[in-house]
Amino acid sequence: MAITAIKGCNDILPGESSRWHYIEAAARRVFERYGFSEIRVPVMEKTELFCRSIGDATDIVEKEMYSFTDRGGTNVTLRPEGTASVMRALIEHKLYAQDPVARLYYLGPMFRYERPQKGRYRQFHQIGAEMTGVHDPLADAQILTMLVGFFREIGLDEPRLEVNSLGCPDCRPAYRSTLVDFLRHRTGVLCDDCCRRLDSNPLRILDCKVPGCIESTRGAPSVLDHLCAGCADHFGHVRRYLEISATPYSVNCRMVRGLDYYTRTTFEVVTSLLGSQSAVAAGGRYDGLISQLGGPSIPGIGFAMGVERVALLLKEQDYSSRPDLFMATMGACERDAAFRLMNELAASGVHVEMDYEGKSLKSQMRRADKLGARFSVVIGAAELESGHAIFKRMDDGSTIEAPLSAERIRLLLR
RNA sequence: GUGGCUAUGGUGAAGCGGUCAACACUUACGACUGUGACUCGUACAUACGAGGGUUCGAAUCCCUCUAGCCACCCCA
Repeated sequence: MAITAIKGCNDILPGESSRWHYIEAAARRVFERYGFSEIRVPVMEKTELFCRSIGDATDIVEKEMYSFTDRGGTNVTLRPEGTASVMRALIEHKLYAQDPVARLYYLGPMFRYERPQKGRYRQFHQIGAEMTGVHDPLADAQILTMLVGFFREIGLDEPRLEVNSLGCPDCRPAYRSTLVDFLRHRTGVLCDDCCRRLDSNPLRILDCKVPGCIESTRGAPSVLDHLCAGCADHFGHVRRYLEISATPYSVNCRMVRGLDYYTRTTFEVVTSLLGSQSAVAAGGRYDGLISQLGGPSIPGIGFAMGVERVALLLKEQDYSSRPDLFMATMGACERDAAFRLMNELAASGVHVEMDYEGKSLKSQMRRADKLGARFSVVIGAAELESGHAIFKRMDDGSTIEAPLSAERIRLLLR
């Protein structure tokens, strides 16, 4: 039996990689337009980084990390998300000292030991962005408009933006106990999971999909009614900025986050087209994270999107480039000439194809058609002799005669 | 970690105990020894996820394992 890939780790084959390029290029374009720069961080970090940032009691840290001890005895982990590494780098290189406002984006593989299913894999890919150093809700709004801008850029309007505020360490505990008090009276109708969550993560009950739980939480107190003055004001401004920028959104006061470091604004870009994985992108504000990791007390906000999930939403169209010209050759001498021409053209930015193995003219033309070449040209003894050839436009069959020089061909193809 | 479903060639798939494992696509070559798309012809699974078993005989029945998918959990 031949060796196969590890469960949940996928190959991105040529037919699909063009779609990935399309997504990645759009993200870079949009993010840089908003002043963000790429940061590249290792895929491996000391395990402690994730325990301290994501939270010891979260599912990710408790049971989903790929952790091991390396040969030097260091406890390392394949990153399950990107924010922790980026913040670690920010602190380590004191990026905040050069510019109090850091705007960074990253992309690459993440690893989580989960049972694979639609839109969820063990090695998956995220594109994320982080902005640190700004308390003002304008930062939140900027991150959100950029995220929405990205989805517009790639031509997707189905995903909807949902926002919420989770409060801060000052007001969240109070809300949490208010919620628990409310739910205590209804433990009979809550599902088993939710009864368990009552202690571990009561906010999560609001997001349960079991009909009984949805019913029993109908009149539950909303976080938004229990925000402290500061958080309420902040959230109000975020909403105002979204309205000013004409960014469509809805408030979902039941949205919760799986990572511990979020404060105040949280958001998700959701879709109903991905089976049970509704979140295409998600993020929020993390004002305490940087100091928690040993850095200065500066705020931050960011998001990550799942590339696989975005790719799933994109139509099955082909994003790969089509050849500009296919050169069919009749013999060995002609192949020599075509080969020289092909390299000259490629060097000047033209996508040219030719046959490599002396196939029949018919096969060569079939291949030109299959590759979707815009033009084809047949090069034989007569063409070499005269230095001119007939170029055929493949979509309508029309022809045009032109000299066989890289310079002239480039003009013709333009 | 739990549950359900499925496993036939490069792909999508017929086949439901008995001649050489349909058909379609893809690929290769050809139908005028210099021109594609349509059409036509020819070729392409010592093989039915792996290993056992039942049977005169199994891709077809039984068992085990493995893998994939989807869902739960959780999440991007």
